[in-house]
Formats: sequence, C-alpha cells, structure tokens
Amino acid sequence: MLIGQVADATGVSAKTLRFYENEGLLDEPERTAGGYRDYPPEVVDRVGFIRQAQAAGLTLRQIGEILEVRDGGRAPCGHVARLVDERLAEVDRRLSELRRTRTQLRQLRTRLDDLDPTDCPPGEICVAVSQP
Amino acid sequence: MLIGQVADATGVSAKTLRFYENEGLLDEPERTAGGYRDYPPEVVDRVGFIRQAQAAGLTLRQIGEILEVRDGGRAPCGHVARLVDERLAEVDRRLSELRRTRTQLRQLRTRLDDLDPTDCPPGEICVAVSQP
DNA sequence: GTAGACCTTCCAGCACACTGGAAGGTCAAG
DNA sequence: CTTGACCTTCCAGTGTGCTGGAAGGTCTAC
Repeated sequence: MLIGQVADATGVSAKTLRFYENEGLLDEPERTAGGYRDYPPEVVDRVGFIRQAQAAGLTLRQIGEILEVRDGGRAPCGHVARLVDERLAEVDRRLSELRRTRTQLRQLRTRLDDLDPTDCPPGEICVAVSQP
Repeated sequence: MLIGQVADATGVSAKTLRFYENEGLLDEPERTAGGYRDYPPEVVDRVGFIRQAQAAGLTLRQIGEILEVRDGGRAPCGHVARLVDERLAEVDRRLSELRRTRTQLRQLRTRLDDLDPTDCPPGEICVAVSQP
C-alpha cells in the first residue's frame, strides 16, 4: 500500500504517518522502485491501535513502548509487565475521572433543561445557572 | 487563601493557577494590602473540576466554556445546551475508546503472563509477544 | 511529452499547557 | 533590622503532536 492509501484507510494524514515512522511507532516500510513507501496491510491495524490509545490519553512515547512489547521487544519481562500494568492503572484512573466529569456535565445539562422547559427567546440571555 | 495555600490544597502549582487566571478559567481574586492574591475557598473545587475535566481529555478552552455556563454565562440558551451536549458526546466517545484500549492492554498483559509463568531470567530478553 | 496526481526530503512553525528564571516586593519570626 | 519564605510581574523556553511549504522526483493517462 502506498502512503496515501494507508492515509485513506486509517484517516491519518500521510504527513502524520511519516511522522510516526520518524518517532519509531511504525517500522520503515519497503520502498517501491521509485522510492515510494510500500506498506503491508497490517499497518492499518497498527495505526488504528495508535489512534485509539491516543484517544485514551496515552502519549506517543507510551504507545511506542507498548507496541515494542507487542512486537516482541528487547526489554526484560519484568520491566515489560510493569510497563503494561502502569498503562492499565493509568487507563483505569482516566476512566473514573471521565465518569465523574460525565456526571457533572449531565447535572449541568439537567439544570439547563429545568431552566428553560420551553424555548428561551432567541437572541436572549441564558442566566443564573447556579453553582452545584 | 493565598495562592500557595490553594496550590497545596489542589496539587496545582501557583504558576499554573496564575496561568489559569490569565486564560480566564479563574476569576481575578481579591488582593491583600500587599498585593497578594486572596482566593475564596470555593476556588479549590473549581480547580478540582478543571483538573478532572482535563484528565477527561477536554481542552482548557472547552473547560472554560463549560465553566462560563456554570457561572451563568452570557450565551443564548440554545448555544449553551449544544455546547454541553457536544462535550457529553465527546466524553462518551472517549469513554468507549478508553474501554477498548483497556481491553487490548489486558489481553497483552494476559499474553505476557502466559509467556512467563515463572520468572524470566534477569537481564534476559522478552521475546515473541505475538500480534493479537 | 506534458498535465496532474502522488510521492520524496527537509525544515519551519503552530497550538496547547505549562515551566523556569530574573528582578523585585511583602511579611512574620528572631 | 535582617533572614527566609512567600508573593508579584514579565518574558522566554519546553515538550508534544502535528502541519505547512518549498523544491523536487515518479507515475499514469491522454
């Protein structure tokens, strides 16, 4: 696959794919005779994992470390397991923070609904959403 | 409360608190005779919300908009409700992404455990964590 | 053989969220 | 009345994750 095809398949720009390669998140792919990057189709899944982990709040460095493990990295097992455990703990932390924020947003939304059960006049001002 | 006390109470540095004020997330507090910032205790909760929402992946700008709503912002109700709905949708998206990442990390962790039920030799190499 | 889409490298710049440091003022304790 | 902790402003720098643009090579189609 050429970089543009990977870009289309993943929704990640060609620029960003080259950047990921530079950062060690993607292996250097084969090149065509003309010097174009020629990716194996698996790269699409890999990029998918990167974006997902990123959306989960992990940094590219952390994701890179996890991918290294997944690839059969060269790190001692103890270290590797600790790495993954740390990420898991972090993800769990973020999950609970996210749930709390969600609750607060929902409460805010409810107060907004209570405040204007009809429509409030267009162009008007939305006042006095009191503190929780 | 002086800025240092707020910093201690929230775990957010004085520098960052001034930065938040600058960015409009915190109101300018009263000043003591000596020109020191003198915060009301409620600021602690507000900062708590900011950090939480941040951990949930919202930007300071988005958080600022939500706080403006909470404070009884000047925006028309429709806009305000849309804003909160957007944030809610985003938070929901992040929640599900986070859960997927968690699952993948757990699978990786399980494979690691299966691979070395004993301890792997110290200084050794952790091989062949195959692709899912 | 040339237009157009696509690719290459390289380097600069941006937005976000801080963080450090200089230079100096305030205040309580000894 | 000085020491030391704490505060002030202001400005510059950092790390992360891209993004844009220049300058140029490749490939397919007409």
